[in-house]
Amino acid sequence: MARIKASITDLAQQLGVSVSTVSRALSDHPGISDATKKKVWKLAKELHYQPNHMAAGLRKGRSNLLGVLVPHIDGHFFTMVVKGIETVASKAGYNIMICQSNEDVTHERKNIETLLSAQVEGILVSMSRTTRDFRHFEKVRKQEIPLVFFDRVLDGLDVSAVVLDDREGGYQSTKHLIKQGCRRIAHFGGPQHLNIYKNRRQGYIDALLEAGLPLQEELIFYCDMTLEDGIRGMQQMLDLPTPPDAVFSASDFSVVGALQELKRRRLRVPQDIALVGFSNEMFTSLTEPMLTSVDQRCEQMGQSAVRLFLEMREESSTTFSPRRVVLQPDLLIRESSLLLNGKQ
Amino acid sequence: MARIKASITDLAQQLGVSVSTVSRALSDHPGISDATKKKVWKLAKELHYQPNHMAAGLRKGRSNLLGVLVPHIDGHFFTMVVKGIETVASKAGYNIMICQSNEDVTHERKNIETLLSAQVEGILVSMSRTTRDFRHFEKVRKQEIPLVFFDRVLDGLDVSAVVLDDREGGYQSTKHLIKQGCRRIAHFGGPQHLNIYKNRRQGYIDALLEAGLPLQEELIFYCDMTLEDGIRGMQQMLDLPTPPDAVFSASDFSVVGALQELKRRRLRVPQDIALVGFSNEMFTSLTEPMLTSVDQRCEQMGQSAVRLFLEMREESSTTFSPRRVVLQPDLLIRESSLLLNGKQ
DNA sequence: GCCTTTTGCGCAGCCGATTGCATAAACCTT
DNA sequence: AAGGTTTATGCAATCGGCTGCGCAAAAGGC
Repeated sequence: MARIKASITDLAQQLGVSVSTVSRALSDHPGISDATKKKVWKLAKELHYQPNHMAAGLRKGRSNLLGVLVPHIDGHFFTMVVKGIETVASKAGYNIMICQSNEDVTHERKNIETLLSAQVEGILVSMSRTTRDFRHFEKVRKQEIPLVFFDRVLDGLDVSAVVLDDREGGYQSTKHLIKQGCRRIAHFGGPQHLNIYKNRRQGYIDALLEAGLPLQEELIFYCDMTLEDGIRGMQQMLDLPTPPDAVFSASDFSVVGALQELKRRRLRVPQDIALVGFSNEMFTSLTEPMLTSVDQRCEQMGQSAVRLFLEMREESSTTFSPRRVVLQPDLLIRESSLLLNGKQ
Repeated sequence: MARIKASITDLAQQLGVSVSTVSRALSDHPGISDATKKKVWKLAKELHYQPNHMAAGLRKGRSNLLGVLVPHIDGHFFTMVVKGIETVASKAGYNIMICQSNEDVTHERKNIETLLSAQVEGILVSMSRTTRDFRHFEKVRKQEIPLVFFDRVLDGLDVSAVVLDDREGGYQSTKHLIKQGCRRIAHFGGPQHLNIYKNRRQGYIDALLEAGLPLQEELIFYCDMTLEDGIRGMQQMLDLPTPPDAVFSASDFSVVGALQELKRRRLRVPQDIALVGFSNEMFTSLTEPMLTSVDQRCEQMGQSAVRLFLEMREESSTTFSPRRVVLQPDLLIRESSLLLNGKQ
């Protein structure tokens, strides 16, 4: 009643013992008698005592905070990753602090500052689309705070990261289309400075070459992977002298755009043009036809990222060498690419 | 080099001034000479000085932390709300800490504890589906920490909240169907102890009665609003002696289920059965036909929740009387319910 | 019954930043 | 030149909890 929040000092005063005794009693220290402990616990409950994490953290030099920095949290992918992160982190006793960069480096830099001053013990980050240098991350390293990238990583950077084998995803998707009999396969690709889009494209190329098919630049459309981009890309492809017979898009959003454009022109999917997307967004199994897509193991990615952080925390930062976890993609074949009646 | 992280004390020592001077210089206090300030700022930059929020927070009795507790963060709705929260909160200088209750009271209770000991300055919460009492929230109130509910609120509780006018959403949806000529309108409803589902159902009833249509219990299907539930609900309705000519579902997921079942039976939407969902999920404009749905103003809901928190923070908790913000829904009419060619 | 060991608890400093008050130097004022 | 201001800085307490060390009382040993 006297105070809104009871502190350890209040408990000590009311019980006529020292604060150290209360502190130790609360943490079940062996050097405190059971009788005293019970007294303390009882009063703590009565006063609704709430330990002050900031005070404890200050003293112990810990915060139990894990920073998460993502481009945005709408959409399926990052949401699920964050879910995975939250689950594992909270089991390990960590709270997570989430920031969105909104795909903007400036924002990203500010967010890093924020996380650092909040004394997070580690940072899990997926870079914004506009990030092209690493300077703001150097600061994190200098303070020896574990830094784990996931999904989007700057190329050639010696950092710990959890990524999908995007090349394999692109490879499998394209190979699958080839097996279905497609011979002129187009590709909708994203910004190539991002590892994910570069690798998906690489997988596409590898599969083509392996099958002895020509790599034609006119069949590759680069964009920002929105639904509208997909429409534009499809229009561009259909206006070619010889349109493609399939599209492998590095994103589900643009493949939906493609689908809409195809429907508008009364072309059939997959008979006229087969489609494969990437990310296994919720809606891929709701369109008509349902869209073949590559599952990115989002939740697992989040979980792995936290585990990697936990490992780094254990080892002294000097002995720790950056580690990379590569998750295998999962091609989910649905109607939009199924031309034969056999199973793939 | 000496220390990983430079503290205010390190700065003071290296400059040969006192810590208070450094502290004041850093916060641009008027009583410090420009020369000193510049020296301090310069060294701070060199040493990559990072203010310790925990220490400052401890001293000032503030944390700049805002707790957010949601049932889950997958799915469109909560994600967008969180996005709205993050945007406004970070503008007001707050960081957000997110917890998921996973639709489980026990988890929810633990999360509340966590948030409280992290010293959050306020809590924004949307209750889990299994929450039926209020005890764990009482503790938050006792500590005079602003508590704002959003979307899901326990009925009859005198708390601040931001909600959608769900009744109005249900009413408009149903009225729209009636205008389209539907006369036997079914309803898929969720757990009735949750305000949102109860109100959507009430709107449905109000619209029926207003139009002089009978309220028939056989046309109401209660479930957990999953896609599978929607399939089951639709089956049940179609097996009635006289099936309905429309369905108003309190969730987009179950309406998609209904759509799938209708397609399986080769029934036409909206000609045979018109459909209206709720939430304006991303996928509603990707199905075929596109689904009419009610937009919940998710992002605005998050923003309003933060604003309400900010107001509460200003007023002393004794003078503050719980306030309620009611957002108006937005019926988005798409193909699945458009029977006339006129505009609604 | 004296000495040693164990048990239980308190003292006091500390984590890093903030802030009211005191102090010293410099600057005016008349 | 003495007194009054202004300006710039330092001292020290404080927030709440943690912890090494010390001390006293109780328990055990012979």
